[in-house]
Amino acid sequence: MAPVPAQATEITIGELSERSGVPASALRFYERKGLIRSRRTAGNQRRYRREVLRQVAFIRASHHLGIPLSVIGDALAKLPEGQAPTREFWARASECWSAELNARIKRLENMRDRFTECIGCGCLSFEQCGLVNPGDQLGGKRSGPYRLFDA
Amino acid sequence: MAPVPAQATEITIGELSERSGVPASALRFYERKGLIRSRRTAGNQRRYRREVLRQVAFIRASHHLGIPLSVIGDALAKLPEGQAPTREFWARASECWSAELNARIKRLENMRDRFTECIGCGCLSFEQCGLVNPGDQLGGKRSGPYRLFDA
DNA sequence: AGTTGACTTGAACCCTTGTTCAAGTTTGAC
DNA sequence: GTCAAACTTGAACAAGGGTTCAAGTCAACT
Repeated sequence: MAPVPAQATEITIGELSERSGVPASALRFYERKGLIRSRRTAGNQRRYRREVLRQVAFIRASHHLGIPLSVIGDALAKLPEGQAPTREFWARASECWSAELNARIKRLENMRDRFTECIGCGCLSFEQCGLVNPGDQLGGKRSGPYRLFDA
Repeated sequence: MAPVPAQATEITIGELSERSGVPASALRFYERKGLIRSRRTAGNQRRYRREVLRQVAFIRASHHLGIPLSVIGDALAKLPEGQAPTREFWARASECWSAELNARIKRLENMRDRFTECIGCGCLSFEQCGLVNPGDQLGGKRSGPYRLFDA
């Protein structure tokens, strides 16, 4: 039979994968990116503390919200060494994430409204239309804006 | 001096790039992807019709909304050969894009609400928390869910 | 005709979030 | 001690949306 440590306090990557539903490849990837950590056995295999299960849950939940792994990593880095996220931690992170979500929703609503306006005016000017050129990336040296439609 | 066709009805890639604020590399990329088209000179250089300026505006505006280039391409493919987008075209596309935006906004709002709930309950179960496991990807063979927090 | 800036190409590279593969090693139950 | 399952690694690939580079060609002005 295969090695299945019965009551160990540490878990293998296979067990973590099975319990979390996250493929082992993704777990290794998270580890490479510094999101989770493991101890190594004498034979160089990973052993995870049980807290990591909660960390992975946090990673997945945050990721499903569209938070980039790098940002999730920054948040997790603030945890004390190898600790599971406490309720306080979760609450603090949740504020950031909620703010993020709200900002994203607002941005989309803005764009939708601007878009609707643009349909009305039919401009799509490279210089003046915030939709075409949101960051004002154009220097603004050219003659005049022009219209999208001949009509 | 460099070649700058004074009053030509066709424009070079450099001119298109300058007028649109879109790097030439991106314009070539769009062309490879079939979003825009060009005639070639005897010397194999691109020459664009002026309509393409409006098409590029349309591409950028749509892209800033988060519409993938492939979808924008599908929309543009419905234009009659080398035509600039008409008001009708714009109106039709706008319906699609608006629907897209509204769907995205709703999805974000749903997630935000679920997230807020989750903060309240502190569960983050791999099996039951829609936030951790939105697609119900886990088979559901394991014992019980557990809590994220020790508290 | 010469100069020089603008143009051409394909290939390689960037980021993100992973998956898949091959080849070899460890672990643990029997 | 044996055996198979589980583990290890690095590299290559994916998609999306491009950028940058090298090496060479073209176009326009003088």
